[in-house]
Amino acid sequence: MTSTEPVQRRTRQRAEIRDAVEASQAFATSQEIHDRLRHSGSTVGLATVYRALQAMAAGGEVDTIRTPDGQVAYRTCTPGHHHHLVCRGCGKTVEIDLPGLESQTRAIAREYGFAEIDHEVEFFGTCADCTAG
Amino acid sequence: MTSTEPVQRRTRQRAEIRDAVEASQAFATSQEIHDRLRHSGSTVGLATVYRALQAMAAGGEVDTIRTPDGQVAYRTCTPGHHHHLVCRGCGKTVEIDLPGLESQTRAIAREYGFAEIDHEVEFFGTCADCTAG
DNA sequence: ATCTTCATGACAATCATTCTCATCGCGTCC
DNA sequence: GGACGCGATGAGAATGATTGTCATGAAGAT
Repeated sequence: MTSTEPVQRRTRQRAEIRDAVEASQAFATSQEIHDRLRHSGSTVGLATVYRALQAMAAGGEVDTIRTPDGQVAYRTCTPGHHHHLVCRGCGKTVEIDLPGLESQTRAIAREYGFAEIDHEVEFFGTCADCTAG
Repeated sequence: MTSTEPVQRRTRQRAEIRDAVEASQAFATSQEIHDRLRHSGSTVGLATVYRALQAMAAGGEVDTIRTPDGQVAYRTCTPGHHHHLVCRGCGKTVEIDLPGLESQTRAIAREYGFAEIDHEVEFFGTCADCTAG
């Protein structure tokens, strides 16, 4: 496993972006992160935010989901495999575990002769606060 | 429950679109359906295909998924709740059942105080044919 | 300090999807 | 068998997220 990946340089921008994602409890899109950074005085470019978040996602540093309307959103999560329960109102996210799903997935793969199965499992709901408000 | 929905008219275009979706075993995007129809001599407009498929999806006549690269794809499926195992290569789709997932979902909702939970659960893999080829 | 190379930022380009609007043609009522 | 009202259509423009381009900047190694 000779990593041919070029080294990721540490830049001011990436640090700012990383901080911004970590500061959020909810999933945020590249555009949202960019907005926040700009509003707090940063000069990062939008393309840079897109590139950095993609790189971080590829490196497993952040999780990604696709919002119901199709946008990609990022969030710093707990390491290890898990799924998400996301509030449609405020975006608040809870990490959840789905015991049994992995083995069911493997069984299904075997049954139908599919290989390299990947799953996309997310839950969207309305949290107590948003239901009340 | 006074249905305020306007009546859906039967038009040549909708019939063509419906036939095209039904003819496909795989999920297909609006653009793909439009291409097929054009190639077989139809004159339907792209916007019409988008509108018709959306309406059919809203009416529960077809299932939709979001492909890994973000496009929306449609397919005529078996009635009743189920999930999909889609081949990344040829798009071949198998409908699968996930016993236990619904009750797990309800339990999770209760635990975290979320309401109106919706789930997005799809599997992507490579089918035997595509692995071989 | 220098040099190599990846990173950045402004902006253009893509691409899926939606909107606009003039026109068409279902479904219906006479 | 018309005439009519209104949803449906189609062409093209508009939108909006994401990606590409390219000249310049600045990490990290020497």
